[in-house]
Amino acid sequence: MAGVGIATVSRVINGKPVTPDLAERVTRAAEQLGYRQDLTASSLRRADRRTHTLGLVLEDAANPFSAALHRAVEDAAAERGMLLLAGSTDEDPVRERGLLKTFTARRVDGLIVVPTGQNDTDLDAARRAGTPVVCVDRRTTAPQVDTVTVDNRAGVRAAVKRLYEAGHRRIAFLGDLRSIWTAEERYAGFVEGLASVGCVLHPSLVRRDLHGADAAQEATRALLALAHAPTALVSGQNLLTIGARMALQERQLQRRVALVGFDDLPLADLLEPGISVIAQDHSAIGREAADLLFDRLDGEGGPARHRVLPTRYLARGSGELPAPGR
Amino acid sequence: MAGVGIATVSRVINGKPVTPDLAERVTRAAEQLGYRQDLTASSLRRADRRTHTLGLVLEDAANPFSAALHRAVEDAAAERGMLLLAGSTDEDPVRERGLLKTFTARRVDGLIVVPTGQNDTDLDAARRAGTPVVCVDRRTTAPQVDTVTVDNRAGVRAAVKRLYEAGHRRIAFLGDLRSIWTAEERYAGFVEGLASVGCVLHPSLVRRDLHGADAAQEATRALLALAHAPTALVSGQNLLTIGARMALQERQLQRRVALVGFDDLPLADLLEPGISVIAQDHSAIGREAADLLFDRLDGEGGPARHRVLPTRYLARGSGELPAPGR
DNA sequence: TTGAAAGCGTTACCAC
DNA sequence: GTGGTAACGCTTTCAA
Repeated sequence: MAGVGIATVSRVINGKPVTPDLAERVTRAAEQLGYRQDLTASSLRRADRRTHTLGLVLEDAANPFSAALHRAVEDAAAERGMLLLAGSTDEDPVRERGLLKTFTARRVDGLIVVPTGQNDTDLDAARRAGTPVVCVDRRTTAPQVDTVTVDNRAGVRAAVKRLYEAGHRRIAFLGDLRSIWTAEERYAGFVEGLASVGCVLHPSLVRRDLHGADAAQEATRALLALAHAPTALVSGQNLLTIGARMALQERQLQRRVALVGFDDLPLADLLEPGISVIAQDHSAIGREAADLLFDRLDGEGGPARHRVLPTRYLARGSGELPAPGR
Repeated sequence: MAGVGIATVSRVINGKPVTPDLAERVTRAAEQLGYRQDLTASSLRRADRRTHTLGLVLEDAANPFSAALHRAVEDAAAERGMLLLAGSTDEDPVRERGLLKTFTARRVDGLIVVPTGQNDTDLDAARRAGTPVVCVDRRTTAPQVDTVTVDNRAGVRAAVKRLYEAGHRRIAFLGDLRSIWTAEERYAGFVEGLASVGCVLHPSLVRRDLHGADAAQEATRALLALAHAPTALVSGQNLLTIGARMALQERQLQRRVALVGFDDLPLADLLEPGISVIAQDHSAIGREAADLLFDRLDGEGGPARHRVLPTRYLARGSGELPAPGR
């Protein structure tokens, strides 16, 4: 319709140098025909075969942590003109494998994954097939895969120490599924923290493999019903913290039993007392993951890099409650 | 490598009837070569040209409402083997236009959009170009675009009535950007609610065009400093509710000034008093939007359909505080 | 600077 | 049932 070769159209669309007159004619024709470039066909033929798409594998898109991560990665991706394909695993390795499979089948340029931890071979397979992979929030055994995590152990260790110094001797721990790397790390930090101050670890005060607020609420109820109930609670995850607080509040114990949670919650500072947390910088985590991935896309070929970001303790009251009789 | 024609390979990959012996050879070769189907090339050649991808345009992926919507749509999409491409507009029509453009350029099969409201022509353009569009949370003037919204007016009206019946006569309203459809609707509900009980609308108690918690906090401070301060607050959005509550709490007024917020918040029931809200069912909204879209993908060609879902009032205390002197 | 033609990985069609 | 071949919409190469 513009009376030019198809190659010239391609040049105009891609902003390559073309005689103004021809360019004008092409633009006009495109407008008139309602022409829209087909990016999928484009990337199929392009030399670099880039789709300008990133795959993001989350635990659950509805979870505040995942949501914040999603946004941070999205912003970093947007700066490079890339888009995000996202999906949730619900900690199910089967779903994770499925997502990994369709993402790579769609030829995403790279993957940012919160791994379930039971699928490391698939992560490795994706990388070997040419799709760089960055793991976020959790380490992985897959070789040559970059990771971004926070210093879970140090965060929990410090919190335990604070509780001990406030007089607590019976400190309980609520942990997520043991298959989750962070759950293990945070528990390890709990154990290390107790050891470092010479405090006894009461096995009856450790409740792990809890998933979701309801499980934590029930576990906390059981803890509070013990003959020697804990005077302080350390919760290893977002939703567990909510469940623990619910159990405390239904017994009006939120001002008597200390609580420290891992990962911040919206509104946590408006509760009375506010929930003290070991906070992580979601934006920084997402940004760092994206940067590591972009490095790989830019040709960086070295060994796996592991970034460990610090946590920050936010004292809001619940973690500063003294042990009774002190 | 399998010693068969390329067409047979295609048949095996797509699970079409093939002599078992040949299929076996193809499968083996594919395994050995690490072959992975290229879905982008596949959809380019396929008769229906489907990419099995949906575009999701959100206000902000980090926002709890968006996150819940994302997950609900994802689940519905997964049932049909579809994946989600998601992006945030931050209420910026320029970003919305950009997202719409790249999504359609990538040939998504359909779009689910929380429209900024300043870009309806682009929504219409996408639809005319053959990409069905469903708007969520907000109505749009774009023709032939299905919508899923909640009955914002009825929700706010009922809440205002309750406050009036609890003795409140000076009821304030905090509203989001007026460009946002829901902000207008909720304000309209506020006005209607006051009118229905014959209560005076004090213009000084109306603060609109507030965006984000900080703006709401500041506005609430100003309201509380008035000579005739409000005895009750109605907040028209998530983050505004948080800001309002922060302002109340910094003056220790959370038990004296009533507060009702639109849209639920995690932890809202653990505050003291709990925040009463006009809740919407995020999952139902997302599911409904996806279903409308799938209908269109299945060939439904009728006029625009507008689903309106009900809201639910959750009494938690803050909205049940009586007016002083009552 | 331009256009013709090849080809990206796949599926659809049509003979065998 | 199978294989050769054309074609999807595009970019790249190469000769003009």
